[in-house]
Amino acid sequence: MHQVVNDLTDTEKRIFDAAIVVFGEAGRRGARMQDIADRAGFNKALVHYYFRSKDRLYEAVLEYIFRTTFAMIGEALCDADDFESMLKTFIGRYLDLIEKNPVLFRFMVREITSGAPVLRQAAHRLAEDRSAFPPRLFLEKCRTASERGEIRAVDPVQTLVTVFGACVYHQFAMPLVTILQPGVEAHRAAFIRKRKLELFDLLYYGLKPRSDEA
Amino acid sequence: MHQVVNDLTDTEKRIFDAAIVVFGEAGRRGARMQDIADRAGFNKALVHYYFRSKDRLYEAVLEYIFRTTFAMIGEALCDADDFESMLKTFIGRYLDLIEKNPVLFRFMVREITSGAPVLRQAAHRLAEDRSAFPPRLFLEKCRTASERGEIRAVDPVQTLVTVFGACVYHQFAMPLVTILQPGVEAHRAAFIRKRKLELFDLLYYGLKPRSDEA
DNA sequence: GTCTATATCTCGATAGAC
DNA sequence: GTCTATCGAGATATAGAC
Repeated sequence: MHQVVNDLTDTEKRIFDAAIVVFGEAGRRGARMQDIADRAGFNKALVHYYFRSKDRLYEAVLEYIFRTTFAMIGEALCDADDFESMLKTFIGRYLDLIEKNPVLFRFMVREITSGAPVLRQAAHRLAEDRSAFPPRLFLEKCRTASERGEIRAVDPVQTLVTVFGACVYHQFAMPLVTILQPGVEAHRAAFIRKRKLELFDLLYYGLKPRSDEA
Repeated sequence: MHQVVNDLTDTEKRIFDAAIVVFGEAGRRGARMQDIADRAGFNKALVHYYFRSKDRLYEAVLEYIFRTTFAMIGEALCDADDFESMLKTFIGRYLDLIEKNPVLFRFMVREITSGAPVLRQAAHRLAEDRSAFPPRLFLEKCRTASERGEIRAVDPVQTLVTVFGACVYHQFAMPLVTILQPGVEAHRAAFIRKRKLELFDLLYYGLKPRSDEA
């Protein structure tokens, strides 16, 4: 249907973009077709004309969001040779990605929190194509690094969860941090810069082979 | 109002419990009074009779959730002397807590993702009482451990975000993991057991003083 | 393709019987 | 205290003019 966003006409695209913002802010149910129309600069009826129903529109948007996000995460992973630099660039790019596209993040969180029915379906399709499904790509890189002795013999899936999660926590925890340190919002860029270093440090030294076996 | 849940009658409690589940699954806006009434086994009108409006009910539930969750996290933190065992028991208990109360988790995620307006207010109150606000408690334990040389001279706030986040992310990532390893749901207990070890290992060795300075 | 006007529906909330 | 019935706001969706 609207899976290939390139095929969209100009009007369609304006509506679609508006829908991304509105759904992102208010959620599936909270979003109003009126708001989407307003933001796009058209009438409500036109939104229905192009996308038939709110549900169809939402699912089109969601599919697009997943596709885009996965593609971006995939890019963050691809071009690196050794595990150390792979990890470092991945962390850097992933954090930047989230920082620049908070809407994507909120979409993912919302969808996953409500059981991720759409993601499950879409992902089964995506998962078949290794290169389009970053988690699988990361798993392979992790296994290779383990075999080469670049990192310890860790469970790749556990490591995947740990690393991907680590890149996301702060976004999620920010309201709490704001309570503890009222100033942080103003120095957000500094916080993110520091976080990148902190994360790489913790993860890499947690994963790399140890001299002392405890 | 309904802040003290012990005061609730039997009927009230059934409604309240139903509300927790329904709001947890569908979110503030997505939840329907009809669904809450159905789940409680009463009529819609009765829900209004006890809780006046959907908003009031939601806020009562939210306040209760925060109170309970913070209390539980606080308990997971309290009784430990050195940082190592503190971290280990904290991870263990926190993961168990989330495992047994997935609803609490979803509430927190949803509320925080939407900017956590209610949390901000409530937390300012809570933050004053150190013992009722686990994040602050953790910060102190972290600082003390740093000073004593039990762990490196890390930024306490960054560490807080890392540790708290680490204990939560698997829940969030589970749909993705299911796609990668279709079997996991069946062996969830084993996954969680493994995760506790994995996390403690990674975090502790990432935080403790190093012999080799890189 | 885009608009105005309106029909249809969902859902929170209330009235009133019991 | 609990129910049935219903109102009314607000939102989705459609009809039909241009």
